[in-house]
Amino acid sequence: MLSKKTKYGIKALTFLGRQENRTPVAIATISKSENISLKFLESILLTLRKNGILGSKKGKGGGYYLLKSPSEIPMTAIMRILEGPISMVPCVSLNFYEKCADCPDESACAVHNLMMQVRDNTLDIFRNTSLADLCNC
Amino acid sequence: MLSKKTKYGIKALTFLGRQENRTPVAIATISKSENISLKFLESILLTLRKNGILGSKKGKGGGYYLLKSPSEIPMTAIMRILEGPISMVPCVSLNFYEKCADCPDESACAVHNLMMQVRDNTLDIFRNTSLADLCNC
DNA sequence: TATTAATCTACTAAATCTATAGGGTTTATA
DNA sequence: TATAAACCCTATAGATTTAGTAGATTAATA
Repeated sequence: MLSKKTKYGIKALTFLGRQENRTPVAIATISKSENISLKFLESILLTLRKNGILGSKKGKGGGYYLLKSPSEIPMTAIMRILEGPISMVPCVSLNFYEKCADCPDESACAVHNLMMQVRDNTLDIFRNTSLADLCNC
Repeated sequence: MLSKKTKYGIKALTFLGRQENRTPVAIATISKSENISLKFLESILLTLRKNGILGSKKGKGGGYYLLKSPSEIPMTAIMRILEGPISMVPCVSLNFYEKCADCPDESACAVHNLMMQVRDNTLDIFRNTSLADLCNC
């Protein structure tokens, strides 16, 4: 299941992507428009900033803004920052790989092989979707 | 991320599916062979029994066995019993649907539409995979 | 320069979920 | 009747999620 963090993060990014210009938008503005708890959203936007997706401006008239155009931000990046691994098991993860403690032979593991398929399909969708696609819904 | 419950459950089912005859297999046997905590596995097999996947026999020589042939058990059933919804958000779930509290219009929600795609793809894989496919790895 | 409107930082906390562990009961078999 | 197995109930440590609280810092503006 997708965490609220990820869901809220995507909604906030979509909100920013729909903005005409790239002037800073206050957290409170997004929070009200998308029905997201202000302080929770604050921490989400902070991690998006620390991961190079958003820029921020402090002080009066400040806020958050996209650093790139929505079409240049793939969903793979957003998902990995907010939700973590795209795979359902660490042993098939590209970016967060971990060996299973209980599994002696990966290539003989039924779960491994099945989840590999799921990962490939999901990855394909996220790679071919950018923030721009989400903004046109 | 897939819970260990689901992972262990699938491994146990695969173990049972690879058995030649359908005589009961003791929990301890599966537990040792697949490196799964005995008591945890116990509760997992119990829910699989209560959901019509497994049968059990009590007493000496007892254990668990598949109620149907592996080819008749689709991964959709197994996943829904062990992991719950296949969708990443309740608002695109077929079997566990729930409306989002924060979202006024589903068809206009970027998250909704993206996750619909992911669900369709994942569902397609699970529908076309049975336990029998996992047993031949 | 004082005020105000923002982000930023750190701490706390409730609630839920996860992955077990323990122990007692019931049932079938040898 | 002894044994081996599922069954059932309870508890729990730890992690994660989803926030809330309090204040510090920064920048624009009147």
